[in-house]
Amino acid sequence: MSDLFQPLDDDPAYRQVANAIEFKIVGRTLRTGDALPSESDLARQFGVNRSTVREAIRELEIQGLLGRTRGEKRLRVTRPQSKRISSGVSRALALHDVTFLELWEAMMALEPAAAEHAATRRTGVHLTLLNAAREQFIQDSANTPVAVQAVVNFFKAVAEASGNQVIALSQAPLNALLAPALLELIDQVPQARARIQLAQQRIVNAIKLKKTQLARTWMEKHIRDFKRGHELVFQGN
Amino acid sequence: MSDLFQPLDDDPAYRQVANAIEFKIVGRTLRTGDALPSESDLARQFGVNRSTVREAIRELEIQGLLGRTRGEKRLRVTRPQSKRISSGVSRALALHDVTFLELWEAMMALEPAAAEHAATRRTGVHLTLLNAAREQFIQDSANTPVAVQAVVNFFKAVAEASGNQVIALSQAPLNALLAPALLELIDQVPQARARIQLAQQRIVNAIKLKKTQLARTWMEKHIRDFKRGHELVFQGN
DNA sequence: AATAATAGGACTGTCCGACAATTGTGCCAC
DNA sequence: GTGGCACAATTGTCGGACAGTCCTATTATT
Repeated sequence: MSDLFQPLDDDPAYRQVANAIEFKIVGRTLRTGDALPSESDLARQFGVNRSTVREAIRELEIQGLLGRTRGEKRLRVTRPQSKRISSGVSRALALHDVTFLELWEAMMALEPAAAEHAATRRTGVHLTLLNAAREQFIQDSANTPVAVQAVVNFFKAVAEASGNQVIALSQAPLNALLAPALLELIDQVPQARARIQLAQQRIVNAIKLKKTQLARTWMEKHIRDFKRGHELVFQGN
Repeated sequence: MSDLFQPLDDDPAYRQVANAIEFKIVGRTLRTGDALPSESDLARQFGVNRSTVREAIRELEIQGLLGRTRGEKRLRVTRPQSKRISSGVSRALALHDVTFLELWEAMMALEPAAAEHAATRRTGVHLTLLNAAREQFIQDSANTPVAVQAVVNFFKAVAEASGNQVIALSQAPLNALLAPALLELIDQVPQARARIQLAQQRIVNAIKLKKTQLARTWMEKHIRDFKRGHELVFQGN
């Protein structure tokens, strides 16, 4: 079973300081927007050296719990932005050598759901963003990297339009993984550009008309297409 | 449109150092398991002070790119473990005040997919884990916190059995959010325990028999039940 | 009076040097 | 080869220091 004793964790001071501050933030004692005391002040309060405090706040800054707006000196409490979070997750996934199939299955689970909810909850702003991504793809489809970015932006826009932060945050890391795969696919499959363009149009239209099932279905077909394209690129494997 | 000039980013030294090291890790120049040079050595190489290096490696340590096994002094390159990643994401979500509905929709997207793939790819080990979680729930269903943990373990086991790291890593943060919601639900809905137990049994059975569609369906019903239970608890809203 | 310039004060980013505690290592005895 | 021991290397933490930048209140200017 389990050991009789837990290894006693004698965390270094910088970690304890970090935990203490994190506790206050998560417990909302320190609220979003509040400015953190100065480093020297914290050092005094915790009774540790300023260097130690700095290592601690570095942790929280990385996790997105603390941040500062450009050109501002003092740190304030912030809510982790999806961008910061998702980049960490996608890097983790990249380091774990995820396969295209794994990515595809995850997209197949999330994107149609996102599209469905987007069709229910999208606002005018969302439609604008969706169309912007779609038009970017049409405009720059010759420039492959830009086109890939446009596809990613499209998925991001759908996820945001879903009005569901959990889905959006779960979906975000997938985009970073999708980009490199798409880069090859889009160049090596002749019909890819036309199919993507058509799919996006159908999806946006369904979302616009609030046809939830249709949005889901078109999105499913769209994602399925990626797999077909990928198989074409790697035919024989 | 966009501004003519980007704000020039004059990243502080510790961030540049962190990026430089991260680059080597992601680019596999530094490979998993390799020991990092000592702090003093890094300071010399980068031409900065050791304190600066320390702030930099703190970043990477937090992100799970560096770590050390208990009682080891030197840092080594590690691959981010899902536990570390997911805790960050769930905290972010918690700070964003996600609603039960958002969580539920995300589960509704991910868990049935996980169950379906689990039915295809599960190994004997996975079945053992699934049954362990199931039995824990049966055994300790009177002890609410333990029961909740057992439910979480069950979902985790399904996600792992799916053989899809992306789905597993996307699903992990949801568990931390599910727990508190479940804590109330399980106590206030009389039939909750029996229904969860039955659902788990059906799901495990389908996974065991490799009935993919059945696994998905039972999981869907299982998740739907959570929503019904939640509505019972908050009836009137 | 309204606005612009300026002088301090407060902080952050970075550096230097230091020391105890702990871990890694090479050498020696057995 | 194994165990043990002394010594080197390394980390965690501390104190102090200083330049550059931001904030603020005061002073000078129109």
